[in-house]
Amino acid sequence: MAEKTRTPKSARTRAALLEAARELFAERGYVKVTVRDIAAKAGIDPAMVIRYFGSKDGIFADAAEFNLELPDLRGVARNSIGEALTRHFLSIWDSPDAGLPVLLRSASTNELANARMREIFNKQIRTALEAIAGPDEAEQRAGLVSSQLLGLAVCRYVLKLPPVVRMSKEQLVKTIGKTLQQYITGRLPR
Amino acid sequence: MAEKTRTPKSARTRAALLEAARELFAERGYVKVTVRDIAAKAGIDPAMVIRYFGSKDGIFADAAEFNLELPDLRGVARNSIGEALTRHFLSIWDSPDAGLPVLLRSASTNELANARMREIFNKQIRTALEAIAGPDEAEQRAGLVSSQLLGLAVCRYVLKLPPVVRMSKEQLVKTIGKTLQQYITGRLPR
DNA sequence: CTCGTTTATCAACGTCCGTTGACTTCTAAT
DNA sequence: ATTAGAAGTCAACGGACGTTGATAAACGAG
Repeated sequence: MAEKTRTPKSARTRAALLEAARELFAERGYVKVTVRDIAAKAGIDPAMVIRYFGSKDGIFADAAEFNLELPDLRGVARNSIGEALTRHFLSIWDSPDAGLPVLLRSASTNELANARMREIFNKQIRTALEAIAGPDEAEQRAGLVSSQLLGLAVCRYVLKLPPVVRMSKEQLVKTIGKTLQQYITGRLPR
Repeated sequence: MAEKTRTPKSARTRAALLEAARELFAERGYVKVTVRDIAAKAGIDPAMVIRYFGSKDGIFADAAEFNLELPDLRGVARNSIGEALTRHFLSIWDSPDAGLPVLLRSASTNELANARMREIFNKQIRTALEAIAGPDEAEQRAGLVSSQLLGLAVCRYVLKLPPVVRMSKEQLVKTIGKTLQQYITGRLPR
């Protein structure tokens, strides 16, 4: 026990609040979670949420922050990019404190969540695809890829459609991956 | 001017409230619309909402009611089922008083919306697919179809991703239709 | 121990919302 | 014209929520 806790007490309660917030936001979405809920789950006074994060929007912004570490697609064999992307997102969505699940639940009611979601699925994926497709085509391909990835997320994590929940990760990687592959390297309609 | 208005006055205000409710719920979602908003938009007293629909949940239930008239897929050439389905849903989503847009916006925060959505995309689509696929396979295929259709809807109507919004209906029918076709008649992974 | 600073507690304010009930106005049949 | 019932108006209640400020407790440096 060389060192116990060098962190100031405040940092620990701040972290506890943030963790509670992430879990609640991820499972109920922005509007159905109250500041009092977060504080109660963390065993802390609701006023602390305001003290440390300024407002409910403030703690949501922090809870929804994260780095979408998109793999560098140039390091992946051209014909397995679709599967790689699918596997990557399924992994992210299964980790409950990743921020992306938080956004997913709140994108339809919270402006910030909506904006960040659009940023990810319009800019980040597009940038990643530009490494292997023409810049003009990249955006449209990114849109198609987004539609399938987001639909998978909605069905599996929000709506919890039985057949989509039941399918294994590898089944999904194969099936959805094949679709993404088509969207990324296949022909586009005029 | 043979007949002016045979409908009782009550039916007209009821209809006005319902129309206002549908528009508001479709564009903001359940939680961001208040009973007072609906009444104001219809130029009617908020108390009338309770009088005619019982509660906010009551008017939402009515606003979100609709018949998903799935086309009989047996009447469609086997290799153009995917395109037919895509075209059908795009048409439904573009009509603002269809109920389905209402559900789409509220599925993440309202229990009833969530349940109806699951009903449509798990039961109705599955039933339609059973006409052309084995009953055991039909459910899984319906899940995959749902994931792509819902993702398209989220990107185009909720998130409004530029490339997905920009694509024409026929472009989408071709591209997304091809994916659905694969999910309906293609091979499934083990 | 003392004292200034950080951290936490508590009660309350102001607002917004769904819902209610008392009351007025309108309508139509006798 | 009278009157019963339907339709609409209005103010208010009760509760939940985000947020605040005053106050107390815990802590660390001197």
